[in-house]
Amino acid sequence: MKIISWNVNSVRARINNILDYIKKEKPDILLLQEIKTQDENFPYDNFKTIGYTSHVFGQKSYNGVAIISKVEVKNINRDFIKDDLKQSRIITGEIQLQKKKIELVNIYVPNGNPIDTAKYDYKKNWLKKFITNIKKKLLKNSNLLIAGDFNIIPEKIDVYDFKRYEGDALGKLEIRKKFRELINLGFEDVYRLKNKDKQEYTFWDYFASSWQKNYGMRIDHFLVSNNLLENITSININKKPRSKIKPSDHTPIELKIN
DNA sequence: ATGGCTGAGCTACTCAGA
Repeated sequence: MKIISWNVNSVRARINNILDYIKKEKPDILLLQEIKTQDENFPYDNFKTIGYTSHVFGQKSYNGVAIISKVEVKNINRDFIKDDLKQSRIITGEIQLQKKKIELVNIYVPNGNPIDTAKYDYKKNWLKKFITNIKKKLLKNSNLLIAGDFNIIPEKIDVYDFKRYEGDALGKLEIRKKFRELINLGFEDVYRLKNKDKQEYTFWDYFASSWQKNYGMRIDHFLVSNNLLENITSININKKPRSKIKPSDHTPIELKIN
């Protein structure tokens, strides 16, 4: 089974790029973040035409996540954490993989910049609540797959110039510790597990020729619970979509699980 | 490099992103 996570930075502005990508990569499940639209304007029909069902948790203008799937996804939940600002940032659902019932958790973590504002506190509190609820969920189901845009640079190797980001909401130690805390509940950062010393990114800014200069960062992740590790066959960051016309500033990360 | 570039909502300009 192929599961892909992609922050598309507007599903409507990106629809042709996304459809081309699906036709080429044929994911079973596509987890989208930053769809930037409310449910009623989501392009359900475009996905339906090529055989996919859309489960959407939208929001006008900002945020928004969705699960696009060829396989059955049960028990869709849009209330995984209590979000004080009522932002649409998590959608979860269950899939069946042989004997295992897997809980998929698709997230778009708040950015948190600038750090001396309420936005940073919102990110910290959001992550705190998220970790608490993941801990609870693990007690009920040991097969958890968390994917999405974490807005966290886990380690120095995960950004082109760490010094520029160690005071930033994406690279601050306090935030990176939250990522470690999550891992320590019993997860693996699959990309880093399979690529010990490789320096690859999932995001490049639109400005200052960041893409051309490879000034990027790895902030989109797949975390799998230890119980699912034996099922993972590969993980790949696919840079091609970032080089297209009208690209998202993020590129997809592709996981194979059997 | 606290800038510059893109999208949404709206239809001039702000907000948000990372």
